[in-house]
Amino acid sequence: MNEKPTARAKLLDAALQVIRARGYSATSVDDLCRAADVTKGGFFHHFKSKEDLAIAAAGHFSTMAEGLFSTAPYRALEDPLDRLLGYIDFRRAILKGALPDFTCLLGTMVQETYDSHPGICAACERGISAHAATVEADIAAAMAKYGVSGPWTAESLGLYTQAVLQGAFILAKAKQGPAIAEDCVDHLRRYIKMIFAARPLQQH
Amino acid sequence: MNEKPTARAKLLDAALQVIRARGYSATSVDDLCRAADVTKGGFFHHFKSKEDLAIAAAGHFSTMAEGLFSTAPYRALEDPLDRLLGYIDFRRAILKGALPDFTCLLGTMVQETYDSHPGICAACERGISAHAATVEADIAAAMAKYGVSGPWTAESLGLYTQAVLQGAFILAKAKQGPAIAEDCVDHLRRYIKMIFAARPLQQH
DNA sequence: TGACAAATACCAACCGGTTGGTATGTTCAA
DNA sequence: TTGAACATACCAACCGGTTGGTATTTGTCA
Repeated sequence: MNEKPTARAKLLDAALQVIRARGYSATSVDDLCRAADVTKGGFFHHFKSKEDLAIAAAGHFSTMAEGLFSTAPYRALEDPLDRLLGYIDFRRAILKGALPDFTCLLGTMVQETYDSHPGICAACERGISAHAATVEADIAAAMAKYGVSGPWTAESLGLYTQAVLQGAFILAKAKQGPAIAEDCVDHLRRYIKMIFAARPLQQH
Repeated sequence: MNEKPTARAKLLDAALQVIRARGYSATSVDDLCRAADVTKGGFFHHFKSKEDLAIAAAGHFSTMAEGLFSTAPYRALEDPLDRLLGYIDFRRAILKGALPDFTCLLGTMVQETYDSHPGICAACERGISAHAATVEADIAAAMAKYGVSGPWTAESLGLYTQAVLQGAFILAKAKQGPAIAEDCVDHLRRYIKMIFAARPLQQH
């Protein structure tokens, strides 16, 4: 393992912060180099282009997120519905600090790149879907355990949780604070509780 | 009234399309001029800066949206809950065509500008909140009519509908199609139906 | 109504600074 | 001695914005 951070790691860490604050297009390679205290030569030694850095940053963000959620306390709960609600509560609890600290790099980048940078868009899609899949697993287990079903799938509900969070981030940015995002997560939690409180074959 | 479109109107219309596709930062003034078939001199005659154009475009987008929703058929329904569900159905129905045609300019721009362009951010916030307020009015009326209340407000539910839509757009961009957005709107509709089914005084 | 000045709308060429990217070293551990 | 990890200097294209100008519309008053 490396003791002191390499230029590559410093650039990836800086990218998470700077791109989440300013966006992909508005972040120049020089901005990144300045934030990471790396020269331009160092940048293009590790990444063949700015787009390449963005794709690597998306992967880095997903890896960090996986580490954060896989070791969170709620993961140890036995009941899958408890884990699902624990996930929601955890997402709400980490809405702290400045906006670039808790918003999602993937949702930020995909808005700017979906029509012009297929590689970045695909990397964002992979990260979002992979994370949604971990939520989907608990949803599917909870549906099986409590005999809940409806005209929706575990997959679509897992993705819905991510949509609510991404939308909550947008509103938090517009309103310059996390308060509205907390309200959104509360609505999401209420929906999930209602869905799993309903008996099978009740809804349409 | 003007027969042929003025340069200002052509630039605002072009801005809606181009910025929704490429984002604010990645859209150059030359891009806008090319798309609107206007010269750069014309651009800076009508707008004192690129930021000024973005603020005007946010207002233009809001005006267009207000026109679209205020004349939609569901607006004529008498029951406020029918109007609320009609709104949701309408939002689902207009998820057609290419992504830049149905996604939200305000949500796109606020992500890129919340930390660097206060004027654009504020314009986006105004547009989103103004639209949410029209939804909130029907929510409040439906709550009163059906005696529904809870640990949430009509305002927070109105904003939640917008968060779900904004998040649905992000997922649609990541997955390059509107299908997932339709699923998200379905979940939102189910939530609202469940909330208002909790205590029905009268129903049809 | 018509003459005419002022205001508005629009344009091509241009400007200094910044952009993503490259060419050519230098450092240092194996 | 080699090659990966950096650094310095540089570039052509592009960026937002300005310039000095012309065409068109509009307001005013004899």
